[in-house]
Amino acid sequence: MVGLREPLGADVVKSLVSKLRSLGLHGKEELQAVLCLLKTTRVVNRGADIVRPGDRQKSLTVLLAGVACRYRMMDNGRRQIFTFEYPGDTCDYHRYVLQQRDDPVAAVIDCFVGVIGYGDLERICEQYPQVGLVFRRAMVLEARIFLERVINGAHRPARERIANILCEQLLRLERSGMAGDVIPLTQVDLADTAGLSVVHVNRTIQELRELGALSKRSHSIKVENRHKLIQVARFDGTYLDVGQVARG
Amino acid sequence: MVGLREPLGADVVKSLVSKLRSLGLHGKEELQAVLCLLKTTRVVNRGADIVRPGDRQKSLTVLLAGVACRYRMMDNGRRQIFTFEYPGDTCDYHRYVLQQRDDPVAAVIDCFVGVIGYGDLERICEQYPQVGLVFRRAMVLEARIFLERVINGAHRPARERIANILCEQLLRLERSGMAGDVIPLTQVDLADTAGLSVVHVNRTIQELRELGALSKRSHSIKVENRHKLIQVARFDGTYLDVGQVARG
DNA sequence: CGCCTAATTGAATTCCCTCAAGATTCGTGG
DNA sequence: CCACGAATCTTGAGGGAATTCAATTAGGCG
Repeated sequence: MVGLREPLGADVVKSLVSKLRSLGLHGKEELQAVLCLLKTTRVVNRGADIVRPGDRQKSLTVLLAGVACRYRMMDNGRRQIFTFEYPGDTCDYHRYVLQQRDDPVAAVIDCFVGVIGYGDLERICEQYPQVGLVFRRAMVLEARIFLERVINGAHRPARERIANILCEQLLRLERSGMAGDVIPLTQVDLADTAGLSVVHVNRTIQELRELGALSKRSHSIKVENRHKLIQVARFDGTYLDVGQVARG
Repeated sequence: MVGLREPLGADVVKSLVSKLRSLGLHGKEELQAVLCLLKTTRVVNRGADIVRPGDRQKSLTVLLAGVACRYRMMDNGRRQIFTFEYPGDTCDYHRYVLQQRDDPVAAVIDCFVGVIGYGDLERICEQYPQVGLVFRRAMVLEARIFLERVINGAHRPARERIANILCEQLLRLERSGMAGDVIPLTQVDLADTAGLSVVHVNRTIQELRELGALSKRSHSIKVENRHKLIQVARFDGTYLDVGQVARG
């Protein structure tokens, strides 16, 4: 992980800026204001929790580098992953809105996170209403991803389901500025997201490799033929688009 | 449907007031202000769409009586229901936030809806920040329901799954002021929510009847033993709670 | 070089689906 | 008030997709 040493370096906040821009925050003044509030930054190692479900919290957590996942441990010991988070995404806006216990977020690979105090956030939203709007938009986009997960679980066969998840992650990786065709998830992560057994995920991955969608090189999920993957998934990524951001 | 004739009668807005209160809007002035903005009200018959996914919209739709569902038609002809809506719930806040095509909402039973113009809404949120906060809280609560649906689809067997959905609806029915132990959904509705075939839903319902959770009386889903149903579902309804509403 | 995690393979089983037909209830109009 | 049609619900049988259990192989890191 290069560049994680210097907190608030230009390369680190770049993802956040790009995310805010895509959500319709264009004013340099507003952008600068948000960045200035980004306080204590820290590294979270793969596997560790970035935010824990505890009740009291005084600041919003923002992912600046890496990949994280919002998940829940079921009482049968299984883990359900709801969504992945990429640089620029907030990890716990829900808890900010509804001061209450919420699901934990864990680092899927080594992560770098920043923090914005609730007080600062309130003040900036008051001063620049556009900022609050941007967070609301991000929340709607997240909700849409949840809906996609519902559809996935309900009526798509395993191959399409896995392919869909991979398509989404590929797109979001790219948009967050993490170029590359390797999706940094384990088959266990995928199984916990798709609600399938690891065994079946493995077989499905092999099918996708046979179809030429994924690289045959084992021990990593590498997209070989992006178009093929989208086709197998019957993927329509419009739910990830912000569209015309005029007002709200 | 009694009382649907007189628009904005006290009994009709009662559900909305109770919902707003539960979300932390206590000031009489704010409450009154919201109610005053409730404009054209209308009846939507069972089966008809309350909001269509079209792009342009100038007002927020609020359900005042009845039960509705947010759904999507899949290209294989199947319908996926994401969530049900009860009196006091807004139908299309997502579209207000992110000016973009969104999923339709249909009346599950005869409904009565009201409308608040976007302009009015903006003004009132500016004047009373607490009002905007309340809508954000409602959105977080809705997102939690989506997550519950993801979990349902992923790793719960049919009986638990159906029972869970029924528990949620029972609780929300009660909280919206619609007393009674009959859940006004067809088995088709349930199948479209749970992502199961109608046939299997039917068999599962019969299991729940055998277990004493549901009334044996056919052609309606009537809760016979609430405790038993919760037990079978292993239902934990805390995701529907607002909790301490102090700030946000 | 060895340990630990992740990936892979096989076999038996279970849950749920599809297809197909029949029964019940309800609304509607004669 | 009854008859009819349309939903909705119910029941049976056979098949397929994904699960569980169990064991093996491969890579990455110290």
